[in-house]
Amino acid sequence: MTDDKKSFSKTLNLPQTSFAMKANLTQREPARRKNWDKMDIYKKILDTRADSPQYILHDGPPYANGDIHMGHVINKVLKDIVVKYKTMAGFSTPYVPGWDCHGLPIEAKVFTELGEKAKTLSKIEIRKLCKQYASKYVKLQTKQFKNLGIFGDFENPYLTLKPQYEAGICEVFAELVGKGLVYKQLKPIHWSIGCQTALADAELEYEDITSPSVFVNFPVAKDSIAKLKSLGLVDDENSNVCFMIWTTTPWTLAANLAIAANPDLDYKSVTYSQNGKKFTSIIAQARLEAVIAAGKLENYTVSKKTVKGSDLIGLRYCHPFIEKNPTDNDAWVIISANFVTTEDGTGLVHTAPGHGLEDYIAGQQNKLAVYSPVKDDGCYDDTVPSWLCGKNVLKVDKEVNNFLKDKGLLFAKGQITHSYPHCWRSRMPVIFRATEQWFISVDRPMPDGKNLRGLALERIPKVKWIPAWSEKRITGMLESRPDWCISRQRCWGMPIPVFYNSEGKTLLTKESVLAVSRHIRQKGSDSWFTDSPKEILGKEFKLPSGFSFDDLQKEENIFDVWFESGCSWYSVAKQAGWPIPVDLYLEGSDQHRGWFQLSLLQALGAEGVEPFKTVLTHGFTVDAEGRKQSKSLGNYVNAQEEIGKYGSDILRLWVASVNYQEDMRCSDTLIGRLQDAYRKIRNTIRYLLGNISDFDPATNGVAYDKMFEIDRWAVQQLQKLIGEVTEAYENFLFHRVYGLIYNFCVVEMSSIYMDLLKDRLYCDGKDSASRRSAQTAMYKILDALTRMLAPILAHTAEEIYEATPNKSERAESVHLLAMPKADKSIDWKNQEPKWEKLMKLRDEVLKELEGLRKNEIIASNQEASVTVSTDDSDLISLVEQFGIKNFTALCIVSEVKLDKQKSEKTVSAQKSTHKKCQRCWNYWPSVGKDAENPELCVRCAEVIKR
RNA sequence: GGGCUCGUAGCUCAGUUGGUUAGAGCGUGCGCCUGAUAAGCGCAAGGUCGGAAGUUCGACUCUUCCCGGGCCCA
Repeated sequence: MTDDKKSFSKTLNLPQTSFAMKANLTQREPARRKNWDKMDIYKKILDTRADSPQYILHDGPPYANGDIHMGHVINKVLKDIVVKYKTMAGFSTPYVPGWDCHGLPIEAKVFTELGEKAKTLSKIEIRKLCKQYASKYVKLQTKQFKNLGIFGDFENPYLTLKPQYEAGICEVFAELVGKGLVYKQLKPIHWSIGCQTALADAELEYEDITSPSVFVNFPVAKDSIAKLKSLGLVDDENSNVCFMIWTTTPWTLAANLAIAANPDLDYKSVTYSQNGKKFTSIIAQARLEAVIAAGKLENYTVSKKTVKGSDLIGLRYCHPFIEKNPTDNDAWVIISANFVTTEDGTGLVHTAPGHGLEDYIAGQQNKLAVYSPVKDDGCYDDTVPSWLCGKNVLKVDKEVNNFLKDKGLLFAKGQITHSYPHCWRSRMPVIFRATEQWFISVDRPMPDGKNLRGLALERIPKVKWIPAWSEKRITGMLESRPDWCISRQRCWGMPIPVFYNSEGKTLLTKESVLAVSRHIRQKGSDSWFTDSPKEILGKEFKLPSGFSFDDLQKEENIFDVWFESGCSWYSVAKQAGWPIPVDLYLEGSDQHRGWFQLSLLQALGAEGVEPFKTVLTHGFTVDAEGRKQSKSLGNYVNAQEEIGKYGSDILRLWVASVNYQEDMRCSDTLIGRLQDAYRKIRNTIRYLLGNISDFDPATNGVAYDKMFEIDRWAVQQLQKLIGEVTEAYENFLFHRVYGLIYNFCVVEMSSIYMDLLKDRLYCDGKDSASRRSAQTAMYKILDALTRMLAPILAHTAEEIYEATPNKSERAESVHLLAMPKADKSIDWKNQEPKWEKLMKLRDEVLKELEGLRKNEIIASNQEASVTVSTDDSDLISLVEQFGIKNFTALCIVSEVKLDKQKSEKTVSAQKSTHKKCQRCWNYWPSVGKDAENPELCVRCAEVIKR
């Protein structure tokens, strides 16, 4: 018997393919990439698309530091899917990757590596080391990105440290200068004591810290006590009359210049005894309860009289520990400010214009000085009382509190835990400190009368934001953003091209900046540090009156790195000749504050046009429980390890499978699960490949209307799939693409079509019409699947394409092909209801068979004989039109009988009474009818006779 | 604390303008096949749609509040 089996199995057309079942991605992918490199796939693709319309995805530059992580993987793979899809959709899609090379993280790293030695090196020497450091990581990340199967111009990436890029920065800056948007001002900014520099918003990280929470009494000046008395808030002159403030930063009290009250709030006084002294403190009525609780007061009286904050404006007080006003302007007065609320504190706000943004604004309105007695290193200068002089402000809170306590002015003290900005590099809490900084104004009118903020808000709706809420987000951010502080007190970056003369006059005009730009374009930004102003500006440059080359000092500040990357639309896109706006920016949602917003501001300021047509944002990876990933929590997924373990296509498939618009849960297990999906897709393809090995669509193909009904169904399903996949790709819904293709492989192909096809493919004649019909459908499906998968499974699709015999379209790479288009002449929609009914009936049959199997009446479906009983004439005619034989094949059973008499619909099954054909294993009535081959069915007998 | 946002089976996703017992695939369990074989097929069990209240004849879908995430900010 065994021998017979073997001999018949040789007469079958079993699948044959070189396409291995086992993927072996980690071994196979590198070879494939090498091949791509060898044929210079990126250039080849662009060459073949030379005459096509362009689609520009402009890359946002990652920071040239460290190994790539899952965030990079998501971002770059998404971009690559877009680029590969758009290429196959018929566009010319240049992709120039870039890197952000300047900035504090690299400089800080270099300083750490140098240790003490750093102090002995010149700026130019430090910059050289920084450049080496950045270049090293550009190289490393290039390799890691390419390992993901990403195509792009990795030979000529854009780097923010390249002279032509730097020149672009200058040119954009020149435009902004020309429009009057650039100014220098003493202003409180986030200052990192650890790094001794100003920080951009994007360089801050918020962490929870515990701060002191103190209520301090500021003694009211004598004249003002009389005023308070007349207002009815004070009746005992022997009481210590005070304005009570609340603060979480006692160190800023040394810079106090005013107390702010809200003119519309109600204020009262509370009289009490503390440490044997009698006090009358003025506070907001709404805060009475909280303050009394904070001071644990038991005996106290609250004034009957209530006054408005506006009644307090102009009253004076004495600073609790400074005798003499340290500024040239007025100070120590109650000022009016609307931002004062009753959410916390006392309703009277300690105001230090040199150490807070709101304080600064209030100070400007009230002509207070910008007093900031803190040096770069975070220590007080010598304008403060001697007991504070030279001390680090982050360490004196306790001392200040004790001092106040000794003077009896510390009403209450507690602790508060709140999130507070920290320097992203030094991890130290930042302070607000007034320094001279350069700003881009978002509110000053440009020559056309509009301001940047207004213009941006006007243009935002012109951009397509995906997802839609992204527009709301950036709008909200722009509405509330302050002027942009663009200067940094470091050396690794593009110098701000400004000169000063010895009188302190500033040389900054559009022309002067453009002159510098010309020099930088030739010699790079290092030349700012090595060359003289005359060399930099050029001998020919006409200095404005009052300036001479001999008396020019170069600005020492450099640009915020965000200013540099925000110029990429100009330094990269425009200089490459791409039209602005480009088609797409695609980054994480944090870039609403970063790159998206700052690119928008610069492009609008310099060019008057937004830099992008569409902005697509993705979320962040979180761990399996949905929590933030961090190295310290140990829930961090190492991208390099994952790639090494599973291969790039698994990572790519994972990226495609998740909805990137939300947080993406990510863990080794979660990524590992994609292997199962990958295998299913791979095996589906492998089956298709194996069964078309002897098929050439050009000579063996069957016309659609001549195909078998079931094959037409498969082709119809394919048209539906192509339509839906195309729509999903067009809308950047890659997880839909994945889901559609995967489900198609699992359900339509593996479970239904490929299973029922086995009989025809294996057992019918090699060149029979039935087999060729099936192969025609399979070939179409294989071809379309390969193309639709190519943007996602970049490597595997190539492998499939390579293994495809008798290709209808020969190309050097699958990535040079076009996306499949749905055949509009095939109307799958009208056919769908019919098929749904048939498939439902099939389900009922299968369920019935399961019962037989449980009772061990049958093992395989082929042993079963099915009877469908119904008087439903629609169903009867549906099955009869489809053909009982076809329906039998659809269920892979021995036979199906229709019993049209019964009124109640039932499906019954029993073991077939027929004999089993030893070749095709079907229990068919014709088994034994052929005299020469009594163990075979007639079909098989005829096939083996040929 | 504020802005934006998310929360449907163990996992990844569907759920049209609110309308009958909330779907799919995977995974799991149980079985079958051994001519896709470190494959293939079938059946089954899994969800009070984050929670509570409200609007409505009717809410996974609308409103409010709460809980828990994420990004950005103060």
